[in-house]
Amino acid sequence: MRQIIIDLIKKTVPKKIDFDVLIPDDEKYGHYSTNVAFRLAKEKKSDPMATAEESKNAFLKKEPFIFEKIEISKPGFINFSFSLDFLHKRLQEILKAGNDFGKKKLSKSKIEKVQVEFISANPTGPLTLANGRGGFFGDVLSNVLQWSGYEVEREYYVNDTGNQIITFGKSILAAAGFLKEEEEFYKGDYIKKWAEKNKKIIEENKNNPLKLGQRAAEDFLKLIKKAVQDKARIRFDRFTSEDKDIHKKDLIQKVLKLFDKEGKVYKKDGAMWLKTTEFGDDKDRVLMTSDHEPTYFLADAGHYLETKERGFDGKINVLGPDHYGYVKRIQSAAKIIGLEKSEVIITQAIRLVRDGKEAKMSKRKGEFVTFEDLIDEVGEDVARFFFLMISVGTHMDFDIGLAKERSRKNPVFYAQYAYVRAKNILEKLGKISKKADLSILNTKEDLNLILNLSRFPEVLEDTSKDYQLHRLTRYAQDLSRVFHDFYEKERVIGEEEKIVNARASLIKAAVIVFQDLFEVLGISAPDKM
RNA sequence: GCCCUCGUAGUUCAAUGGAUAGAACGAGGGACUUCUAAUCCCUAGAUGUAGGUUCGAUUCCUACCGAGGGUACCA
Repeated sequence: MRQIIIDLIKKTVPKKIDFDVLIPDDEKYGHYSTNVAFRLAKEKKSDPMATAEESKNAFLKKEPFIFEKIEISKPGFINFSFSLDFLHKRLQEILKAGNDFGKKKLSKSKIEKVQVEFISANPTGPLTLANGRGGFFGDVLSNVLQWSGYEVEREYYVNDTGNQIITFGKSILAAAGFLKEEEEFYKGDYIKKWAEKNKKIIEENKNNPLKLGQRAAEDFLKLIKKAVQDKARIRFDRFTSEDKDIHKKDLIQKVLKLFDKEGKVYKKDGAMWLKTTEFGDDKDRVLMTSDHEPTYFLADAGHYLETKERGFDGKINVLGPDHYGYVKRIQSAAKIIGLEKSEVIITQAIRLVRDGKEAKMSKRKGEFVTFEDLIDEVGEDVARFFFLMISVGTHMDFDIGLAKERSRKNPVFYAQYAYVRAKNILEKLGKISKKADLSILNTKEDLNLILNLSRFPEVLEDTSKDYQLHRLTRYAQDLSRVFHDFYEKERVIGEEEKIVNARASLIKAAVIVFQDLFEVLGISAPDKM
């Protein structure tokens, strides 16, 4: 829809002119609006209003039929309003496409393989709220990319070896009384509980904290999988093991060799370094310590090489805020490896607030509300919507009491209720005539609903480009508002037959879009509430 | 110290450099004999501070103030 206007403008202005087409705040400014006249006027050093007038005439000459009107408003905007006929055709398209509406189909040669890595929390305890934020984000981003024609793999990278796991093993030994507690050890009830249940395993491995840590990590990974897949309905295609898939498949040596061949490696103070400063990092980074141990960074580079070798064109890595300092170096590695389109998304921190006061969260100290707790408290749909409503770049204050209180009056129910209302009408009507005359849909509410339903593919497309997933939840709220408004003002059942038929088609289209939207967001589409 | 992110109604959040800064919750007032009132309608209420860039700034630049994070041969 918007694309039609963009194409029209592109046909009439010089190529280098940059412009925007957006939806105006006020309906008096039409369905879409462009600022192209400002840009043209600057180029030609003329008056924006006069330029707008010229452009308007050029547009009308090229496309005399699809617009009801094109208007100029100060200080130089050009506002487009579609014709009734055009809107009715759009409605027809939704009905024709059915639940494929919004799905982009690309020819085989154009399909790109993208891996989305997210959560990837160490299996050393339950998931935090921040993990949940990244989890929902990665899940829905993957959906959006799939709808936009990408081939997507959803990956959870499991750090199941190295210092972190050794510390974890030691923490368990400390909890069982074999070692003295230390500052960096993991604490918390979940460690103690595991230690109590697994006394025999601890006894057997008391001199091998790595093995013990790995053994416990297996158990915690199972719990994580359960929480993520069953409770949160976050889907993964692959759980990649750092130990089995990277270390034991010699990817460490392989990536080291590749870095060396590219001339990016040097030795200093007995350690091996990668020249990440060539890619804008503050300092070069260690790949292999002077004790000949590979760093976590080197293992990660090996992981990126694995992804590249498995045929991916791109990778999107969703990380928590404690990884800020990590972005430059991993992007450096991606560049050397040749993994094009490598992107790192940092989700901002969540501050847990309780009764208006900040509550510190720490996994190591065992003081936190887990992701699972939250889902148990407010439900999966609410938790999901709640996180997705907010840009990942924003620091988020999370008050669990408030979340619980508001879960009964939550925007997700607002959207689901709109869907229920639509379904209910269709159910009451029974069979729907396919030969409805859509041209009689001409009230403000009819047209506004058609307009907003038609926007769905644009919302998806924009989101697949800039990853601003909260656009989807905003759209869900906007669309629901428009539907509720329609429902309040226009009736279906009891009207004369041709109105019933036309409105039933419109509602059918609404049901389609709501179903599509809920599927992308991963929330349920209830028949009754 | 240096680097990054963030600062918007009472609260939680929106606004690819655009028009009168939008919602939701909370507050106040109204609307059900109707396809589900988990809804709709009305009212009050905000860009941290000081400059700069331009037709136009919440958005870009500089300084300051405040919050969080990073700054290891840890992960």
